[in-house]
Amino acid sequence: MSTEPSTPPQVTSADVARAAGVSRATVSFVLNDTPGARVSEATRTRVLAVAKELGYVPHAAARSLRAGRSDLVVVPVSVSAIGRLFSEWVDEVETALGRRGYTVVLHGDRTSDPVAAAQVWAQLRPAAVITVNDSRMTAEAAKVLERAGVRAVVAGAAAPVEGVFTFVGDQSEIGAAAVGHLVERGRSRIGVVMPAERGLSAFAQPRLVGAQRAADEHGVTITPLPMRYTDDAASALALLCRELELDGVFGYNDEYAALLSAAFGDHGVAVPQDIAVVGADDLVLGQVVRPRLTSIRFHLPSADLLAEAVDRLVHDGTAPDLPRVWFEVVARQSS
Amino acid sequence: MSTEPSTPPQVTSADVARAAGVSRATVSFVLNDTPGARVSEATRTRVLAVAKELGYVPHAAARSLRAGRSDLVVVPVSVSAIGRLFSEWVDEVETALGRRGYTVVLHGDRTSDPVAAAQVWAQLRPAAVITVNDSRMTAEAAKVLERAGVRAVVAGAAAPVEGVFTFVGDQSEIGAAAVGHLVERGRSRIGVVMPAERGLSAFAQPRLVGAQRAADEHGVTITPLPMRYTDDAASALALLCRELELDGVFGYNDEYAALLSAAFGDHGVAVPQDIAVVGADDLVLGQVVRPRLTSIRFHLPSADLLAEAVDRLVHDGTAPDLPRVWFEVVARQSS
DNA sequence: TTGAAAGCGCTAACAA
DNA sequence: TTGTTAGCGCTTTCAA
Repeated sequence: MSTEPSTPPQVTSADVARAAGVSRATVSFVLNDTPGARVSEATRTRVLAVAKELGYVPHAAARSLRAGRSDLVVVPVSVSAIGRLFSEWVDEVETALGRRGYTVVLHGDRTSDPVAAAQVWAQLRPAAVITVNDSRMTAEAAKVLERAGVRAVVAGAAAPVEGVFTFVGDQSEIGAAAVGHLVERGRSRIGVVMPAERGLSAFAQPRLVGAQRAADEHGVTITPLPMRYTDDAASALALLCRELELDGVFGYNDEYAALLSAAFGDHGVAVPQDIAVVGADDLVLGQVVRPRLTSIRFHLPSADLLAEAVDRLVHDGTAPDLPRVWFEVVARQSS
Repeated sequence: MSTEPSTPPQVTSADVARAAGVSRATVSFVLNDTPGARVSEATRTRVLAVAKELGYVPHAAARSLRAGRSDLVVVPVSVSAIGRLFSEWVDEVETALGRRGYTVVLHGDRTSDPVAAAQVWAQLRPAAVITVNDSRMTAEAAKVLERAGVRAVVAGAAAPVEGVFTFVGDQSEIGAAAVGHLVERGRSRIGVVMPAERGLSAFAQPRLVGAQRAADEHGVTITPLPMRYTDDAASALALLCRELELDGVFGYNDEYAALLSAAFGDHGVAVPQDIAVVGADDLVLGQVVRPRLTSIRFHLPSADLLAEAVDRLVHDGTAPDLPRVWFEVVARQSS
């Protein structure tokens, strides 16, 4: 004998129809406010009342299976791996799409292979998929999604991807901007922090590439500095920087930069005199620490603009380009 | 004429069956590794090959509609409103449930009414819903979910909720612990920061309640201090604290506490001599700032334990209790 | 070892 | 103005 607990009886639209003494079609018309459906006011109120009384909640899967369209938007993102700046933006995107009738869900993004990841998202048959990590969306992954009926395949990426509505923002420009700024401040032996934490290399790698590019241009040297996000790791790295006689460091982002900067202070290395420190993401944290942190701020397309684009893609299959992500050095005390 | 773009032809299991020269049933058997299904090795490999060649991806909604069960787990959480500690835990829970075959999605939690929110989650007909914010899950909301066939209704809350598998953790204990600690340090005029940011009051309110409770016990005074998470707001609040002659402040969490602590420094108010500061969540940030921040650390049930409980609830309808969330004062330099 | 067929909850023609 | 009905893509029983 099976020990499976019996599923409690679920309320379906048929139950509502029966209780209200109408057909299921009528229930559907009322509940969806189907345009061009002529239902008498009396019937409408009765159906609504019965649905409420029975605690009826529509079955999204059944609905979209039949209707052939879905209001689901999948945003693959690892919640702990994005900074405050990104997470606030994601929140706003969620709100903006919600206003347009979409159901946004975030889906942890830890499959390393883009195609395998796309297959997982495709199973949900969403109307749209929006990736924000660079190189998560490849042309091949997009094809998988398209074949699964995903109308809007949207990605933030360093360069346009075939078959993908891309909003371009090149993370390597962050590294380049940071190094450019350090050079301006007269620094020539520059370290670049590489976070050891899972999921962050997707952001860190291009930043390093950009830093290297700028360094080559200006004839200065770059030293990659692996670091975990702990007090001890920062302390050890601070000593290493002194040993290597670095005079500037790009800290990957504000969190890592602040941690490292504090460690410099503990070891009597003066910031910015002995070594200049630059972060990125322009978090409030940068203004919490002393010296206040120089940072690279970036400007993403507005959430509303993005939501509008998604909506257009879903309905018309096309949308006007989104503005390019741009970066700006916010100079403070640490450099 | 409609301008709706035609949906591209989707690959279904019927296509795979046709191309492989077998029935849809056989395809289903192969793809699901149905126990007790006897499919010849030759057929199996052929079906697998064809599925791969056609880029077939199963339709999760259709599957769960027919099967009557879902592998979806909905975790309602506003991604920007949770601290690093919580988001890492959520990440781990996601991984642990993923290992057990569940598909976890995070769903932004901005509907204020618990029942209305539950109705939205119920539409997805998930196997489980896990809330982490106190008082997001009421008995009534749980009933909505149960009626929708949700097998595991799990919530972190200050007290057990009827019909809900609750793991108990009372946020008010954080406020109480902070105030208790400040009293120990000889403080009697205590401020409690109340973050003005959207979505945070769910956490802040109980912390204030606990602070008040402890204050009453010890015969000290509490002053609620509304504050936005900006440099300017912190600066203004620091001045206000001096004016009110407060000698201790509980900063809601480490982020707010650190920001305020830095503002004290700017205005020549010595921490902890003039005013002691206590944060919460024990973020790395607390060790980034100087003086290092005293904090309240909390210990959530392990992600794996929670995942196991969810799995048991889904299958057996019951699971052993989870350990209570507990809190601990981590004394550092700021108090 | 495989195929035929019923039906999960819902929408949308089409009929009445 | 409302009801009947045919599926959407899939799983699973039963029969072959």
